[in-house]
Amino acid sequence: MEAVKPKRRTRIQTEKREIILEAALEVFAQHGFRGATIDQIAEAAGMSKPNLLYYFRSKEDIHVTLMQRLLQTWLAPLRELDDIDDPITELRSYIRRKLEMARDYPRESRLFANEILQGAPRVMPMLEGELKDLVDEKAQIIRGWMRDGRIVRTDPWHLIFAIWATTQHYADFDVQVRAVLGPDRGAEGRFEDAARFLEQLFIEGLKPKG
Amino acid sequence: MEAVKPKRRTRIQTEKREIILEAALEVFAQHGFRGATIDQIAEAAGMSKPNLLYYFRSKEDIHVTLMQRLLQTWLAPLRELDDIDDPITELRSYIRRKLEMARDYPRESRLFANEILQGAPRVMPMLEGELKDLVDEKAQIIRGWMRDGRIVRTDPWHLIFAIWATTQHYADFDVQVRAVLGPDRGAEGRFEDAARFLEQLFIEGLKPKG
DNA sequence: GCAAATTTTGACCGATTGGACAAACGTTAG
DNA sequence: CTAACGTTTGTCCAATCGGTCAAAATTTGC
Repeated sequence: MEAVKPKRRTRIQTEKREIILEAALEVFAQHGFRGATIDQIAEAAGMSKPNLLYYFRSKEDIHVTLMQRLLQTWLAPLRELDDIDDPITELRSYIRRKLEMARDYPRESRLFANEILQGAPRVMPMLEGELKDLVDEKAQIIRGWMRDGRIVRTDPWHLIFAIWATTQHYADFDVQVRAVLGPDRGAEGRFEDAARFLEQLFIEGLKPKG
Repeated sequence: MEAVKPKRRTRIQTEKREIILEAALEVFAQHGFRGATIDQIAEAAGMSKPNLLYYFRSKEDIHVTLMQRLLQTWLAPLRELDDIDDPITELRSYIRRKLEMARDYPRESRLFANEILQGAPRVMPMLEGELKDLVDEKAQIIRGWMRDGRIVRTDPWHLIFAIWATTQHYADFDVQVRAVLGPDRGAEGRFEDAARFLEQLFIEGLKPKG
């Protein structure tokens, strides 16, 4: 294992890199990697293009840095799923955490969705490595619950996919959800309704019969 | 209501436009609107760029034409949902049709996802009009079933969102699904498993108690 | 306070982009 | 056969793209 370069950073470097990443998140999430331009990111970050390129060597460099951080944030809720509480409580709070992430970090969700849609050209190794390992591990826990009859038997992997799909839908397809539901109910109301619905769908459906 | 221009088309025009749309679907679905270039589409369609621009005035023109068709295909499964068969049968076949579309038309699904992710700049009116009207109509049918106690009470709109999200997930996030499940099971197996899982999740969960 | 190091900028570059255009090439009806 | 119309192509263009560079401005260490 090679040690990563020391990368000593001045105070200004640390701050400006942060500002750039925040701006890039906004722009990448809205336009995708190819659709975003360095000029847009620079403007959103309040600096000139050459100035931005002083802090990141290239557009790709920004994107890679962003995706690395993002994946850690993204996997956090699933990492917390363990065998401590009872299955229903564990799954309920996993779904809630995931939905809260979709509500509070929609740009991160869209950035990730964009990357996967394009075929994950920059994160495929992480999907096949870190992500797969984590999902397999958690699927085994869920499978254990099923074997013990504590929740109904079903496919744990597809259960996880379904939780991802339904929760992230509220971030990725937000404009569609808003268009269909109309302006009657604000963002808070939508998420309350979604939380109630998803809890019923997954939790009631998973409780063991009788 | 203005009548649309006659648009007389020769045999060659009809054929070539079809070839271009097929090629554009492939390219747009993989790279998004901004990421796709006219040259790429022209090459995929087996013709020169100026030749392509003889059949479509601009890149946007191609995209708009594609999205209009797409939306009709996309809404078809939901249109078929009606009050003829019993609720469980109706919903089961809606879910199956939707999942089959994700399997058989993944490019269309990704193209649509791309458009929504970018904020639906080109189809927003259709979402707020045609789509909303259709969903509202079908939600009323589902609500009727709930009132009659034929399926459990829940939010019909969010139920429809959940069906969209879970089925389209297998098209839009295909590379992630494949990365996590590994190569053990081929595409057919994955979709069989998904179909079984989704049926259990939605149908068992919706059957009236007792 | 000053020299060294860091940060910022304007000007610039080659490549790619969407699109225009006129000339050349095909096709077809009379 | 040929004139009219439909199709195809090579060439070109202005705009935009990611990125470079040297010089100017600023901050920092002493």
